[in-house]
Amino acid sequence: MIGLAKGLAVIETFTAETPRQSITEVARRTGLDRATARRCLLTLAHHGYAEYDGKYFTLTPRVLRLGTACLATMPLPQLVQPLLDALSERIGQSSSVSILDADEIVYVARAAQRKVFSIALMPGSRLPAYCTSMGRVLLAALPAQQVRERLARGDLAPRTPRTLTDIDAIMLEVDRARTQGFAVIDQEVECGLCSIAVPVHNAHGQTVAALNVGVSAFDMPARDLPVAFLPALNQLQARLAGMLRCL
Amino acid sequence: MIGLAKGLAVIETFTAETPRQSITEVARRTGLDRATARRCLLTLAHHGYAEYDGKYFTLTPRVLRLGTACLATMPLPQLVQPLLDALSERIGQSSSVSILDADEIVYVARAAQRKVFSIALMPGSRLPAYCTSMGRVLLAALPAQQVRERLARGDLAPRTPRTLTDIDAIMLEVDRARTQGFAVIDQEVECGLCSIAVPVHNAHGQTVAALNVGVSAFDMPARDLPVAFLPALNQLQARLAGMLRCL
DNA sequence: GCCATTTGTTGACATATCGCACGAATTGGC
DNA sequence: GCCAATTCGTGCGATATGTCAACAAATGGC
Repeated sequence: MIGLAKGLAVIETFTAETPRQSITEVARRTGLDRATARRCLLTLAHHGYAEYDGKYFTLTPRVLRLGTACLATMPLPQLVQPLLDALSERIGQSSSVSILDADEIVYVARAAQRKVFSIALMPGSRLPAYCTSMGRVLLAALPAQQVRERLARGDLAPRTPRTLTDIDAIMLEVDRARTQGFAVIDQEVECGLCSIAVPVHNAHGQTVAALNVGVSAFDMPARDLPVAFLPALNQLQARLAGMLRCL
Repeated sequence: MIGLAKGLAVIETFTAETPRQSITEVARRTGLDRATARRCLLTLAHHGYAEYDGKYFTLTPRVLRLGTACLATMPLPQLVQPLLDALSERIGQSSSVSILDADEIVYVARAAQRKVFSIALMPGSRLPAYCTSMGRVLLAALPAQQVRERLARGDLAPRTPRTLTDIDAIMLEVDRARTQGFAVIDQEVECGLCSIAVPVHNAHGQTVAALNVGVSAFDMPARDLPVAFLPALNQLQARLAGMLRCL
């Protein structure tokens, strides 16, 4: 079933920077032969996943079905959304739940209170794990060796002047998250944004997700986050652990 | 490239009702041979799109990449989100933007003010077109014959006691949306929810999306929606038309 | 306007896939 | 614990696909 893998690779070459691609572009990006890329694209178009104007291909909303099928598959979003809403309203700040995929975190639920992020975060959105509070908490659940591998795979481009880019420095923070049971980020992913995250465990004690609160750095310095929000986060963490028993 | 199409069909069989499926289940749903379904699933697992515990397959968050690649592809969400936020705050109600995919509308942006929906709507969420205000506005942009075809394809199961299920009755409402320039829904998609939608045009005058406001039926009867919200909707509609000139 | 370069398309051959059928393993009922 | 009924895994032949190369068309520089 080699065709399937190639087709998926073709779909993944369409990004915000390259929404419209020619056959040759896709071939270059995937490493496929031009003829093969062409067949992939024509198949996608024939089945309604892409459109072709004779020169460029574009993905259609139909592709969203593939992803949302997966989101709908997860019981986590529906379970946590109301709890997240309540938490967010009580503390007056945005909170989110995410899971780990390779070297990225994927938002599965979010309750936005204010717009501190310049980018719009929503379920399905991705951020690199190495510079986010939820990412560090999720990485902390893995064996150290695997964390290094994942970090080495993704690029550690600094997103702000404060972003840690040295693998050893990040490993230290991940270790700290493991021993402390939470992680704090001070404007590493975006200037003016601090956040604190805790892991969410299932019945077996495995970390399956992370839960965080993000605040504006102007409202509160990063060092004050634990005293301000850890109690609320731990409370929700415990409730979620109870609910995830059935999974 | 028939393998690609089959693989995509396999992915789409995973829904909220069937998050974990065996080989035979997938084969039944797709109409594929068990051996073929097995190869598809193993390929998906091998490339990180699925997981296999020896008995059941589950999709992984990696699949979300396929969909979000498409969402990121569209400039529309980023363009409209801030405008939607402003509108929503000004009128104190939830507003959304969606596009048409076959017989469904797909949310691409949303600014939630209150929780009137029992289901969580977010970018990527889908609702049937025939019983939503945005759906009727989007259908109104198509030739009548094509509308009938799309309606006939999807099932017109009533979602509330007030849902229109007769094709001719729905066609009448679609026609009305076309001549009026807007559509109003009175608790057809969910009890207690009314909404009003207008089309969003690009530079060529083509309808590319729909914009709506949803309110609780207890706050305001459906017949009052036009006077209350049409001015604000039309204003945003005009601004969007101007912004979409570059597309 | 011409030539060099890149891109899109088509045909042929080697190869991997599909669907079928069969045996092994699992499940479920009694 | 046994038997019936599914379900799972796997060869095999026919078929369709991927790759490669050559050709046609388009692009772009000068």
